[in-house]
Amino acid sequence: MGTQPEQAGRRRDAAASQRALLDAAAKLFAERGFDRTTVREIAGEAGVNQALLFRYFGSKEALFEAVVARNGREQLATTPPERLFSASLRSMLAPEGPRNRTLETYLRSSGSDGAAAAIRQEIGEEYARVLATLTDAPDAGLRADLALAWLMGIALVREVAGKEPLASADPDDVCRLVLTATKTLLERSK
Amino acid sequence: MGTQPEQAGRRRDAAASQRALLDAAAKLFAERGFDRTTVREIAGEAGVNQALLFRYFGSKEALFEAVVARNGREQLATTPPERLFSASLRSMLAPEGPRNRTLETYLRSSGSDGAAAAIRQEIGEEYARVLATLTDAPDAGLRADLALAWLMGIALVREVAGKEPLASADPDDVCRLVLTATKTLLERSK
DNA sequence: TCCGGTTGTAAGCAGCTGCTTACAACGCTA
DNA sequence: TAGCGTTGTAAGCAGCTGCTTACAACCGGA
Repeated sequence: MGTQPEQAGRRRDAAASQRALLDAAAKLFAERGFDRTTVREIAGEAGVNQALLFRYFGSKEALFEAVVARNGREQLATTPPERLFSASLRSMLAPEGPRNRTLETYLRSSGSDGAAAAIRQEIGEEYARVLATLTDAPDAGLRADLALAWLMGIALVREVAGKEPLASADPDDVCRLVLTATKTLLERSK
Repeated sequence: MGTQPEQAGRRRDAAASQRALLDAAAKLFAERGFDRTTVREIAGEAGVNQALLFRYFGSKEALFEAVVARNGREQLATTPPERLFSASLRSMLAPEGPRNRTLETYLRSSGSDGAAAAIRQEIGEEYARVLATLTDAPDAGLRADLALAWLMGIALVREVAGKEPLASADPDDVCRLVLTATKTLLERSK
């Protein structure tokens, strides 16, 4: 160790602590779900005292909301509707890189209630609303829900259950099969 | 109260206590998932002292295994393969009656690990193995996984998330849409 | 009637949970 | 440099968790 104060540059940096907590929480919630992640684990992963978690976010549930709010709407906001389904599918299947783990978080926390459940529902609504614009069938809402359900189911079987052969299947193969099958579901009568 | 010993017929009935525990656990695990269900709740719902839960089943996790083992393979064993997909779908969509809540239990407990995860995986394998017999495509296993994923996704969106319009959609409509779409997925080249 | 194993019960244990509090270290401003 | 709000920290609280233990009630067979 040098003579410098141990962490060059930033000590006493509230914004950095909040970011570290959000990042750590996002990772752990995606891996373990809401219930099985403890505030002590989050603070430990963030390298931050756990009391700060409550100072900055108020409660574990509020932190969960903040995480989902930050990451959840990202893809939704940056992807044009006609590509949302395949983009979500591909992002979910991507073997590496900063894939969006919102669905995983959603799934692993599906037992939780309270505010966490509310925000989960809200994001689901937004996804479905966008997907529903892809077809002009009279039951567009139902069709969108079914498409969303398939996305979530694939995420569940692949990421949470880790079931083979789906878990290590080629993303291209999965996309081809799914997109072919959903042609009858999400299409315009042109 | 009469002069009778409070519960006419059966006191000191180990088999009945075990059955009551299994029934109560099946209900609560399906409603709340493994983590959010406590042994005290199970014993309370069963009208049984919680120490008996450990005497008869050893641990909360072993009880979970017993529940899934009892209910999980029921439908699998009694349904011919070519009807398994639509039967599971319909059983899941059935608005009332003794529908099979295995998928719900599975979903709400998807954060759990250990032995619970192992038995979950095992049942998933069995479902997929049966579904894979429905097509002669070379990637039958992958196709079966995708079909299973859709089943689970629909259960998730409908039962756990309670998302409309899917949650209260007509089972016939759902079946029609899903079975049409999966035609390309599970078919024989005849 | 007495015995011995089975069934049911109350109480409690250690460990973990989310959350709070009291306080020290810091660094900006006057 | 003195004051003061912000940031970081250690310790602890009450409540709940899965699980155990010690013991009373019961009942069939001797």
